[in-house]
Parts: sequence; C-alpha cells; structure tokens
Amino acid sequence: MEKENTYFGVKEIARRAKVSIATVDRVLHNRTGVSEKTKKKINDIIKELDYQPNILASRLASKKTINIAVFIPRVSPETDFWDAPLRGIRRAESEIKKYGVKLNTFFFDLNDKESFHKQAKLILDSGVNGVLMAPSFVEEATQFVGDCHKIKLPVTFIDSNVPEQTNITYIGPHLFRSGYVGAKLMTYRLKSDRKVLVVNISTETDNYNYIQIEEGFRSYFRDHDQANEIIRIDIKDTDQLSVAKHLTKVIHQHQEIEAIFVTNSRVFSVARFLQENNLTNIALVGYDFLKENIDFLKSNIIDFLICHKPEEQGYRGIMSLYQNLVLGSLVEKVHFMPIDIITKENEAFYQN
Amino acid sequence: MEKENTYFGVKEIARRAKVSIATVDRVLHNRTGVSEKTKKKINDIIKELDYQPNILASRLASKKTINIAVFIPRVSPETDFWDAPLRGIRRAESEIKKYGVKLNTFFFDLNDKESFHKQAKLILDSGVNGVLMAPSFVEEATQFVGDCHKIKLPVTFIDSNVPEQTNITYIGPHLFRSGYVGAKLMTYRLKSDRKVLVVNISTETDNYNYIQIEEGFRSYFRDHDQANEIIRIDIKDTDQLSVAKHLTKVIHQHQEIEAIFVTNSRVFSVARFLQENNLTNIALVGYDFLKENIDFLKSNIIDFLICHKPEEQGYRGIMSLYQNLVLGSLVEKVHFMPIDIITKENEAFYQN
DNA sequence: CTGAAAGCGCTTACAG
DNA sequence: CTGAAAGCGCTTACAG
Repeated sequence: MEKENTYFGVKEIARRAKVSIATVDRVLHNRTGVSEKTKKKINDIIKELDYQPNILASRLASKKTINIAVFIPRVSPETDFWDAPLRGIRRAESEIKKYGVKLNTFFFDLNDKESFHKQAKLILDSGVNGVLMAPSFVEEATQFVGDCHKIKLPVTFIDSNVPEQTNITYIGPHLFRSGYVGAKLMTYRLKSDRKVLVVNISTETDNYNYIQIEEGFRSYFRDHDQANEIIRIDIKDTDQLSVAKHLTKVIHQHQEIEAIFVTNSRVFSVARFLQENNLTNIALVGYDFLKENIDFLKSNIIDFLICHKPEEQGYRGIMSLYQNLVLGSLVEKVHFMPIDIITKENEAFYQN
Repeated sequence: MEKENTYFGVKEIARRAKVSIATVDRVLHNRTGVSEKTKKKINDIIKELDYQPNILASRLASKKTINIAVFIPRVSPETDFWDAPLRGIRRAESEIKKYGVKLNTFFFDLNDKESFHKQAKLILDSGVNGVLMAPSFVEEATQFVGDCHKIKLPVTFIDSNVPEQTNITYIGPHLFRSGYVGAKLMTYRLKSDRKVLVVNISTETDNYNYIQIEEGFRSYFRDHDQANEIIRIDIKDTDQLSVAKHLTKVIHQHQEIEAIFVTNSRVFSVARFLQENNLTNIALVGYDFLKENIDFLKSNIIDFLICHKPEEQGYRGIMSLYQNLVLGSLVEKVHFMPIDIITKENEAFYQN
C-alpha cells in the first residue's frame, strides 16, 4: 500500500546540483536571478532525471489564482437562453473556487458586434489563463481565437462550433445531426405535398450554427426522398413585430406551408404569431427549454423542442478548462452533447 | 492575485471543536477511537461550515495508492487488437503513477467465459478502487457490474457498451452509427441487384457490439432504399480453417455475393480466404487497424477499415477513472469515439 | 480516546 | 545571485 518513491522531485535536483530548492524553483519557472552556470547545471539534471512536476503539490502551494474568462452573450430581454449556460458556469465555479479558480465574465450583446470586439480586447489584456466562449460571431470569434493562440491562451467553445478551428475544445451539439433530428420530428405531422418553412431569426443570420442546422435539416429530406419544398426566410430584426411581418408575407405567398422549423430558441415568437393569427394547424419545431417555449409547448402551438443541455455545456466548459489548466490533463477536442427531444409529455422531467 | 481565504479547513474545525486536527481527521474518515461526544461535536461543525475537503491536499499527503483494475481480453495469437487499448492504458499509467495510481491487470480469454468469471472474482476480492473493463460477455459483465455497484466500485467500459447499464461510464464507438458508416462505405462498390454478406466471427456471436453494428448496417440499407439482400453468417470457431469452410459454403449457396462486411477485427481471415480463392472482385469492409488488416488493405483485398481509436479508448478510460477517483470530478456517462475511415490512401497517417 | 509533530512536493516572501 | 524557513491543507505514525 505504500507509494513507490521512484520519482525525483525538486529536493533531489537541489541535492544533485548542490543548490537550494528555491533556486531549482527559479530555474523551473524561468525566473530571473540565477547565474547562467547554475541554471545550466540544474537544467541538465532536470533533463537527466526527466523531472515531472507534481501539479497537485504545485497548486496547493501556489497562492496564484487561475483566471478564466467567460465570454458569452448577455441575457437579453428578448430571450433568456444564455441564463442556462451561466447557471452551469456558476455551479462549476462554486465547485472549484476552493482550488483557486476565479471566473471573470465578459458579456457581449448579440445585436452588437462592436460589443464583442470591445470585450475581446479586454480579455486579451486581462491576463486570464483561459477562455470559455460562445463563438456567436464566426469571423470575429475566429480572429479572437487566433489572437488567443498567439499568447497560448486555451479556448473552449460552447453552444456552437466554428469550422476549421484547431487548438480549441468544443462542447456542444453536433449541429448537422441536430437539424437532422429536427427534420425527422417535422415529418411526423407532414403530408407529402406540402411545403416546409425554415425560419432563421437572428441578427447574425450567416451564423455557422444556423447553416449547419439547416443543412442537417435539408439533408434528412434528401436522405428520405421527401419531396416537400423547403422555403427559408431570414429575419434580421428579432422583435415580435418584425417576425410577424415576415411571417405574414411568406405565409401569404406560400399557402401550402404546413410546418415551420425555427433554427434557434426564438421559436416562441413564431408560436406567438401562429397563436394570434389562429394558424394552429401549422406544425412547429424549434429549440431550447425556455419558459416561453415550454408554455407554447403546453398549449400545443409548439410540437417539439430540441435542446442540447445548455446548463451542462457551461458546467462542462469550465470543468474542462480547469482540468486542462490545473491538472494539465488531456484536452478533449470535441464533446458532443445529446440532442434531446422535448414534448408536452416529457417536459416536466427535463434536465437542462 | 491572492487566493481568497473564505474556506474553512480541518484547522478551523479543530479550533472550534477544541480538539486537534488529528481527531478531526478521524471523524472525517469514520475511523474508530473517537468518543461519541466529540464525534458529534465535530460532525456538527462540519455540517455548519459545509466543509469540503481539499482533495489535492489529501492526495498529496496520503501514502495510499489508488488501485485500478484493468479487466480486458488477453492479446491472443489470432488477433492482437487488444494490444492497442493496453498501450493507451500503459501511457495513462506512466502519466499518473506519480500521483499514486497503480494498475492491476486482469486478463481474460475471449474464448473462455470461465476465465472471465475467475478474474471477476479476483477483482472483487482485490480491494481495487475502480475498474476499467471490456464487457465482451454481456451477461457476465452485467452481473459483474451489479456486484461492483454493491461495493461502490466505479466501472468504466471501453470498446463496447452494454444496454441499460446505469452507474457506468462508456468510452467507445456509437456502435449503431459505426455499422451505418460501414454500410455507406459498402455501397461505393455495390450494384443494386447483388447480395451483401455480413460475417460475424466470434465465439460470442450474441455480443451486444455485433448486434448493434449489424442493426446500424441494415438500417442504412433501409434508410436509403437499397434493395440488396443481406445474408448473415455466424462463425463461432475463429480459426482460419473454420472461416474458410463457412465462407466456401455461403458463397457457393449465394453466387451473387458482391460485398462482405465483417463486424470485427477478424476481417483479415476473410481477406485471406478471398485472396487464396481468387475472389478479389468481392468488396470487403471490416474493422480495426491491425497489421494484418493493413496488409490486406494495401493489397486491395480489403476496401475499407473502420477504426475507433482503441489506444485512445484505453488512455481515456484510465484518465477518466483517475479523475473520478482522485479528483471526485464529473463523471461523464458516455464518450463516443470517432468512427474513423481508413483506406489504402490514408492508412499511413492514422493515429490510433 | 486524543494530540504534537513530521511530512507530502511544491511556492513564497524575506534575508543576505 | 542564492538559501533558510514557513506554509498550502491534508495524512500518518507515534506517544501518551
């Protein structure tokens, strides 16, 4: 039951180099104030012994805090989707703050790219040790990750991914598959000669999520030889009035629309429109476990909600950065979340 | 940059209870030799302060080793598939043995259920703190996991999963999807009026893997309205002679067989048969990055190999148990590995 | 039944 | 440029 003592620590290095462990520590951390000669001697011994620091001891002794930047959208009055990841983030924080981990939140406004830029700059100057972020603006996020990479700042994405990013960890849904599932759900209420409407409500309509989700959605129809025509509209102004206006128009143009798929959590505005206009015969599928969405699910306006455990994404995101930073342990490149299907029948038991 | 000292440790508990930290430690670990009175007093304070132990410090101070049982098939002369997970396991071991983690290997024989039983018993009596295993024998594994659960032994599965097991972690492929991918690859060389043969070479033909893989495989054909007839054979004796005999018979019966899918790494014996009988026009898809398989891939007998990074499965399996045991950190219930596609063209660059 | 002291492998002031 | 000493929050003999 005894620990084998085949491992050499700073003590042994110090003994061999005939210096104190403080000097060994200085060399280990590239601190100044060590003569080139002793530095070389110590480095040689470090190599010879293949010294591996004990990170547990290091963390315990260190007074330094590990700072993680949390870089996600601010909860807006329109949708409180981002509440859930934040809850998970806070839960992780409370579990690991005793190990000296501190979170700094940097919120940006989904309707304002400039706010993203500003916060990104703040993060780069803040001296944090890692970043948990939602790459809502693809181009901007890509550039930011590049900047982080230059100063060796590990980055973890949640909620959505960005194509061809190396050196990051992604925790979120397989977006394409998620859209595929959406289409599958859609077909439960779809007749073969009717049209399907894909609605994309977002300031950032070219967002990678939405493109991936829509491709998955369309792909299902192709794979299963569903001949339904798929129409799509982008709604850049996310307020209810704008949504109503766009929907009125498209439904007028295409009388045969029998089902609507909304690519994000704003499905409730479509639901509201359908309710107000008594268009309750149209099937509706969308995203996320928001209170408003659940209400429409209960009143049969929304047929299905898809959800990717946003709270757990936040929790895992922080934990994964913590493990990476503190324990130097394996970095998982991609962790796909489940694609959960929520209906009126099972919503009461859903775990975010 | 300073650590906030809002956390109470054993010292504070001892101060409040007016005892020494040794006594606090005794209570914390339910050790004997503490009067009921002081025990109660200390426990009350622990509750009041909502004391959370610092696991980093605990590990550092402890002389106790964490023992993990590695319960996987022995590498057989027939196939060295299990070499790869073992390599990953050893790599993980060398990374974490400095933190007092020790691995005990318990190999069983894939052709001998009794050997599984024997080793399972040994593990349960060995006092290990966690188990990494391959549930090759479904029923036996299920029972073993039940026994582990009783003594609160965490278990992680690699390579294949077992249905309806709670309280375990699974690290391996999405078997159904893997079969689906296999079918997709198959179709590249398949004409619509020909037959497909599914070959299952294993002592344990009712193994959950194979059933799932085959279901995924068949599912692809259904989803894509491929009308090809799918024939299947089980080969329980895994030697080359037996394989040749079975294949001769089935190919004689069904002249139109144009493609063969082997549900595990033993695809090389089918390849050997095809080569020896000059049946090289038959497409062949199977599993795993074994030297023999790669040779047949190079000589165009095997068209595709599917691989699920077995080495990484072993590595991750150990690391996940370590994190669970040492750090009490999040237990991930399922981690799906990638379904890698290996061809003659890319095999040289494959990372197991 | 209880406590004082040493120690795990590091880091951090502080002194020189 | 270098070292002695205290300390991180625990665990472990050992002594009484």
